[in-house]
Formats: sequence, C-alpha cells, structure tokens
Amino acid sequence: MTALPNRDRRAERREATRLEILDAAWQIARRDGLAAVTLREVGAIVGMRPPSLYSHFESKNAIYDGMFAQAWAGARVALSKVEPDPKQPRRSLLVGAETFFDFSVADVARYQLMSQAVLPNFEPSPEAYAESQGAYGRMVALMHQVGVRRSADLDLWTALIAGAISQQLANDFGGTRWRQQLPRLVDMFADAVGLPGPKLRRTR
Amino acid sequence: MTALPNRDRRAERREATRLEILDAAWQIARRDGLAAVTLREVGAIVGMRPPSLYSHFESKNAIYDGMFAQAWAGARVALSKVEPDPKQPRRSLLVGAETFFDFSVADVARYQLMSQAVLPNFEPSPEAYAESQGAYGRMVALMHQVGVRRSADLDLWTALIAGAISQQLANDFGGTRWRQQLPRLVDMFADAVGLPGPKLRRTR
DNA sequence: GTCTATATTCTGATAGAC
DNA sequence: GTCTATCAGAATATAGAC
Repeated sequence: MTALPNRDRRAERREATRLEILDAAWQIARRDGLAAVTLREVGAIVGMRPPSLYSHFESKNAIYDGMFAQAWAGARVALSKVEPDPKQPRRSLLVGAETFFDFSVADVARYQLMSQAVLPNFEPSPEAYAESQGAYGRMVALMHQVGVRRSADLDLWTALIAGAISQQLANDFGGTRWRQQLPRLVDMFADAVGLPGPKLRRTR
Repeated sequence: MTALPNRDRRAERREATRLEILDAAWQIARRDGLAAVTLREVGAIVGMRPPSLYSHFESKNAIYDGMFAQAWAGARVALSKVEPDPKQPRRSLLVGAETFFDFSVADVARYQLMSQAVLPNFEPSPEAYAESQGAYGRMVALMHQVGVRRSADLDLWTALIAGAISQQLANDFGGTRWRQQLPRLVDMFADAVGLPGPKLRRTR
C-alpha cells in the first residue's frame, strides 16, 4: 500500500505560475493602463513566449478575469478588517469609507477594472462576478451592524463613496482634496438616514 | 475694384468635413468604446482613405481632442439652459443635478472621455481643457446664484453628482436606480451647507 | 485634398514538434 | 508545459503622384 502525498506539488507550482502571470499583467496595467496589457509583454516579464501563456489562461480576457477576481477579493479582505462599533456608528462609517477609498485610489487601473467599463470586450465570468458580490456583501454587513438596512440608503452610501473616489482620481490625482471630505460626507449621510451620535465635524 | 466675398466657402466646407470626421468617431465610440476608434473605420464612414484624414487632423489624438472639446462644450450648453431661482435653491440644485446627470448617462463613451482617464496616451490640449473649465465655470456660477460659494462645498457637490452618475453607469445601466436618489442627494447637500427652503422629499 | 503605396510594428491566437 | 513557426489581420503614420 502506497500512501498518497498530502500535497500536490504540481498543482501548487501551477497555481504559482498563474499568480506570476497575473502579477505581470498588473505591473503593465499600473504603468500604462489596462488596455496596454499584451501577451507579448506579460510573457517577457514572466520569461515565457506569448503562446505559452495559453497553457495557463485560455485567452487574454481570462487574464483580465483573473485580475477582476483578485481586485474584488482584495477589496473584500480590506473591508473585512473594518470592525464596526454599533455604539459609534459615525466613526465606524468613516473607517469603512476611508478603507475603501484608500484601497481604490491606491491603484487606478484596479479601480477602473473593478468599477468602470473601460474594457469594451471584457465581461467578468460568474465566478469573478461572485467575488465582487462577496465584497459588496461585506459592505452591506458592515452597514447593517451600524443600523443602515434600507436598500435605498445603501445605494445612497455607495454613491457618496464612488463620487469621492471618482473626483479624487479625475481632478486631484495623488492629493487629498476629496479624501478629506469623507467626514463631512459621513455626517451628511448619517443625518439623512437618521443615525445617532455626535457629528464628526462641526457644522460649517 | 473687386469686392471680397463676405463668406469663405472654402473654410466653411473644411469645417464641415472636420465635423463629419468627429461625428464618425463618435458613432464608433458609442458603439464599441472609445479605444475602438480607428482611422480605418472613421475613413470608411466619411468616405475617405485613412491617410486623407491627416489633411484635417494631425493625429488620431487630435481627433480625441476635438471630441473632448465638443463633449465639454455640450455640457456647458446644457448647463447654460438651467435658470436658477434664488428663491427656490433646492429646486434649482435639483434641476442642475438632473441636467448634468442626464447629459452624462446619455453617452457613456462621452462621459468617459470627459471625466475618466480611459485613454492612457491622451491628454487634452490647452484649448480643449479650456472648454472643460468653461463648463465648470457655468456650474460654479449656478451654485453662486443659489448661495453656495465655498470651494469645499462645491467639491462636495461635484462628488455627489459624480457618484450618482458613476453608480448608475456601473450598476444599473439604462435604469433609474440612482437617478431617483437625486432629490435626496440635493436635500442632504442643502442641509449640510445650510441652504434654506422646504425639503424636496419627506424625511424617510 | 485625396489618392496609392508602403513602412513598421504590433495584435491575439493556433498547429504541431519536443 | 514550453517552444518555434506562422496566421491573418490591424494599427498609425509618411512619401509622393495627381
């Protein structure tokens, strides 16, 4: 009787290569934009000829798909680190907002892949889309714990955060002009949905 | 003595061709995305061989530049039609918000060119950038007339509108899920900056 | 101002040897 | 699983005739 090994070294190696390829694609995307990712350059970075990449991804869009899933998985992890305190709903909202804001502006290409349709031919697979839903679910859970439950209120919240991020990236890239408005946005939102607690900032 | 003609028919014809080319580029951008615009296809639409386009635009980016200027000129015109009533500041803000929101979601490609960096190699010329500043100036003038003057308040306002547009395009394309939140956004904003007037919507 | 011809380079993807 | 060879095509841009 031969004991089966409890680790599949071949599968591990394969997965490591997949991650290397995705990492190379991220490098290019961060440097020259999402659309600049080419199999040629990905291959050059990982030390492969372009056709060899097809042993690991069935198409270029499959690479984008893997990146999409990674991006939202990262957002979910970041949001999971936020520990809301129901006794301090406004503080908790601010921490959640800052967490997602900082995660987003840290990598424009990643944010564009996650939330903007900059790649006309790309649509996430069901598996990748599920990752985005997982991250959204984390955010919803966080909001529930501080007392925000109505879906219209959640929509309002996502719009506030998306707007701050969008403006920061478009009109003050690398700065803090909109990031520093987050406490005010949280107060506005908290007042609008009836959350208790002291204001984070003085009124005017 | 020979009277000079008071119309330069040649210049008019030239300008008309320029507009035809830009129009063709818009058609492609709307159908397949901004990055899908190629000289080949633009030429096919206007009935020219690709090299002939260089008689009217010095490069492909010059075409994007013309589109950028047109887009912001259109936004300025749309905003100019808004007539704010200082006695009804909230109503006025709502009309302004709806105007820019509708203009934006009516053409995703146009919005991406105006406000998102989806073309890595494109940067607007000073002339085109001035168009965007003109539209922003119209918005600022509108806000001034209803009593919003602090620059931090203007930043807050642009973030709210950008957020609603961004979410509408990303998560409910073609729908009204975020558009119908505009009255609430206006109330939130008006309360935060101390504008008088009755709420547009009941509180909850 | 438009054309033909061409330069140069790049693209994603497939076939088949090793 | 990686390679070479290749496909089939597209890209922007320039030169020079008409």
